[in-house]
Amino acid sequence: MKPTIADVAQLAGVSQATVSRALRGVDSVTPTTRQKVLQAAEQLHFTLSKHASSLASGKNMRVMLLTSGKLNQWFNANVLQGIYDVLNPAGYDIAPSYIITQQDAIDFFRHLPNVGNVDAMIIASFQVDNQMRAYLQQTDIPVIGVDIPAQSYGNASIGIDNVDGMRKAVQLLRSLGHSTIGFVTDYMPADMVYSTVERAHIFEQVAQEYGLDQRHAPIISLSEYDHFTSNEQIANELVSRILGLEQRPTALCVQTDASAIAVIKALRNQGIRVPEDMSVVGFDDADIADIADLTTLRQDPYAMGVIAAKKTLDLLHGVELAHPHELLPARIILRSTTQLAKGLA
Amino acid sequence: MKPTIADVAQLAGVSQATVSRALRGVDSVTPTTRQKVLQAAEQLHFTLSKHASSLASGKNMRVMLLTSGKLNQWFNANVLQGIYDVLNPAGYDIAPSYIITQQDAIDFFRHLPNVGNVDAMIIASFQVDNQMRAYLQQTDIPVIGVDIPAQSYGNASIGIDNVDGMRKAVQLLRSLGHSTIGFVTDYMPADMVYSTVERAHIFEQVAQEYGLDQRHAPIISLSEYDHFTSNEQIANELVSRILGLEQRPTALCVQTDASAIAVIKALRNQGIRVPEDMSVVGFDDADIADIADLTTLRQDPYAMGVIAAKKTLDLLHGVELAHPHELLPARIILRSTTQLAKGLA
DNA sequence: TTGTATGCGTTATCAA
DNA sequence: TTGATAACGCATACAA
Repeated sequence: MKPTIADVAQLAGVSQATVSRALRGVDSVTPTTRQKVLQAAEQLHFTLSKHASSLASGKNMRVMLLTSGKLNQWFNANVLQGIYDVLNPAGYDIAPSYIITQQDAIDFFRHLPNVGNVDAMIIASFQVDNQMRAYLQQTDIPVIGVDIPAQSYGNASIGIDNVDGMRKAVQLLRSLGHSTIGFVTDYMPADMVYSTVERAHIFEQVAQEYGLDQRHAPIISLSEYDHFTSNEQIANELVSRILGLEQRPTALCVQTDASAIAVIKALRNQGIRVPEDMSVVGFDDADIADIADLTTLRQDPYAMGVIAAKKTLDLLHGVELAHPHELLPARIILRSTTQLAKGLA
Repeated sequence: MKPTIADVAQLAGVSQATVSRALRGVDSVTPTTRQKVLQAAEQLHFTLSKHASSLASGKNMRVMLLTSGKLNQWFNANVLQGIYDVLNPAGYDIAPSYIITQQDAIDFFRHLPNVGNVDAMIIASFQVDNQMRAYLQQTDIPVIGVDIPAQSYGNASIGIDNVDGMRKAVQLLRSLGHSTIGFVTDYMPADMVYSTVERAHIFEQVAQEYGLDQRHAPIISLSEYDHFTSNEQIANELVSRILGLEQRPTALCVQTDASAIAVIKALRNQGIRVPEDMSVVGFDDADIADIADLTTLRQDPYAMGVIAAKKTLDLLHGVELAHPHELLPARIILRSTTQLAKGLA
């Protein structure tokens, strides 16, 4: 049978309350009694029951991480790691959870599983719509956003400055002499909740700033009705659309590194050299970007996780956040998939 | 204030016990009363408190995942995802945790954090030594291993057949005409607990089987005393040792994909072409292997996570496992870093 | 500083 | 099938 606090109390010759105090290190306990208790606990291999503690104290000592997209994705796994590294030392458990479609989200929030069993909720990479916002606002625990487009949402948030990042990307390509720049979107079902879809809108806006009209800043995407079996097929289809444009771009911004790499491969298969004939920049700087030697906009999901967790801790401890909503600057990583536009070399 | 089961009972006009029964779906409850309860619960946005449930029932409904190495690593993140996908629908939470060094492990098991607060423990990629084994055996909850070399450990385990895999790798290279094959180890501090270190031993054994003496099957590794600041430096150092061998290998097995890719880069920097002058095979088939077009031995950590979780569930439900310890067959993925030995083309 | 006693929200035992 | 009621293991007023 697992020992309880009562067993320790008996062995140490003190009351249960004293054991509780000694073990948690709060409240004042005489060094000698503390020692007795600690010894007794050690001897019995005793550990406090989190469930009982939580029930008694009203604190769950758990925070939920809700990601859009699976936990094994580069971004999410790194956010998790960052959160873990600051929350675990503080005594908090992490309850990871994920959602993919809008329907998932609705089901999730309708049943509010766990909510009520966690002290805070960190949500990552969501495209928060009004319905979700409404649900989220119902809950009385702190909600911290990571990479949430509508940065104004929730009690706190951390993201990267996507607009600034996009400006850097477009500016780079412009200064390399590219006058027609395409934006290639990921293929994703209509009801996805990923926040990366925001990037296409931002591109449109930034392209305008840089004097590119719609014809010189085409957006290449797949209709949601199309169905493809492989990433390769998707990339091939995208490339065929790019090649079909009357005003063919000489540079491409691609929504994610993974897509960018697939597109580059498809491009090369058609004899379009990268970067000689076409410059390509990706987004994220995941591991694969380094391997593929891809110019990209760096995101640091681990750092975001760390910051989000720190904000969470502050919120939980009731400290006022000086800057609840923060944006990390974007950084462009120059590698070998971008080059001066043809004729300018 | 959060509603309790009592509030629901009052609203539904039944007793707390009935609410509890109706909500959990166990025990027999009249359809009509169940409806009343469900409606009342919905109306109040009521959710059972996991902590209270656990305390009363003695079941934690939580399983711990303990990985060696961070949670954002390809292997671990995929195991987590696999575990989540089967345990979450079954109503279990996952408590992820990780350990890097032997010291971490000792600290962890000494204080048994969480153990006693989880119903089972899944440990991944560990090099389980006697000390750890002793600690592990003390605990009375099921322990399920994922990719644990000493497959005989624990209540159940799932891994890949590393010996079979190594045979496939060596056989491939042998049949391509390579008569000197090196094994390149990862650089890792002496007190790491990763299970991949086992691979070097297996290579030695398999090389012998294929008639390669020590001179024709050199193991290239860095001493634990060396310190390097970057993976690039490590790869360069390894390559310099390879080139310094009297009997230079024409093929290499590298402990992990990441190392293999770094080594290939370092090799190419020295004018050694891959695969023309040197064939290279990696281990894992992580995302990066595909990008780098690396021949490698595939591991499927997601599948392992799924299987481990299913075994966990069985164990938790008290069902006897027909085959507690399973080994998945290894599969070699042929890509473009291997080729016929020179002169045989 | 320490001990006593109550309550946290649920499950489970026992009657009804 | 349903309703009381006693645990479950701990934290925390309150008293001493």
